[in-house]
Amino acid sequence: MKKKAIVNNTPVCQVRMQAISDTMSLLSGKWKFHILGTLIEGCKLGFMDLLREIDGIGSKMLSKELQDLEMNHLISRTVMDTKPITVQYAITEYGATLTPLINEMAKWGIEYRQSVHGAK
Amino acid sequence: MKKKAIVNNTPVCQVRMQAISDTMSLLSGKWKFHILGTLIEGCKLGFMDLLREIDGIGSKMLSKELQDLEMNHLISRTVMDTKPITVQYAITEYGATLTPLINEMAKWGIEYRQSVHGAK
DNA sequence: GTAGGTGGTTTCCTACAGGAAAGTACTTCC
DNA sequence: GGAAGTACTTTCCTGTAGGAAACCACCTAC
Repeated sequence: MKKKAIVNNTPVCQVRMQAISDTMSLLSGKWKFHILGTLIEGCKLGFMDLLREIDGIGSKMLSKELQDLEMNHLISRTVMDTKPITVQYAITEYGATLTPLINEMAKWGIEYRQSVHGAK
Repeated sequence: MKKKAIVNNTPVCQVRMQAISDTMSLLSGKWKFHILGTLIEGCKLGFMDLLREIDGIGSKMLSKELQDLEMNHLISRTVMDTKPITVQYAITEYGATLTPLINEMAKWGIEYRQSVHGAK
């Protein structure tokens, strides 16, 4: 009947784990980081711009992912009153708070590449 | 025939995007961050410990994810010569370099929760 | 011998992610 | 009138992620 002490059910841990799950579920899927990264670099872009920028994505995926991101207030969608109607997607102030996370991720990925190619 | 300038095909961008894809593919799936987070907190843990710590995971998933992480040198697997044979999983030095990334992610998730509950 | 603990693997199943291609609607250019 | 561009949506299909449950092997305590 002796049960090992559970190390991980302290409140601080539960909150951290929950927070990571939240973040991951908002950014789940193959394309969200690409879209956000592109919008952070490019500022304002149209649907077709994104379709061309992001290598390999299809219109269905792009449409769905943009809706997801807009729903979570990470990007904004603005219909422009131009001759052939255009839509501009841009990162929101809130979405921009992801920049350090994206930078960390890019930095780690670059270092990983180097260590695999160099040390292995 | 006029084509809009592509903003995203500068070498630095391509490398960043590739790096993000690399990182995401190593950490893909529902459980990798949970496992890494738990091992960073708990130091050395056995299979059954992890099964109990990580709420909801099944033995198949845990086994598979541990193999993935070990293959990428993010965790170590040590068979202990104890009475009933036990295995210890621990984070490697290399896996520990993910700590800032995991911290960023947890931090962002916590802030997201607060902003949704508070401001909305 | 049998119940219970360790550390898994294997089988089977389902749901969702994601891709290709076509369709919709509206506009402008020629 | 028709091609071409913008911005999507819809349909159809496939592959894989991931869960439940059973099974294997080995050891110890009773």
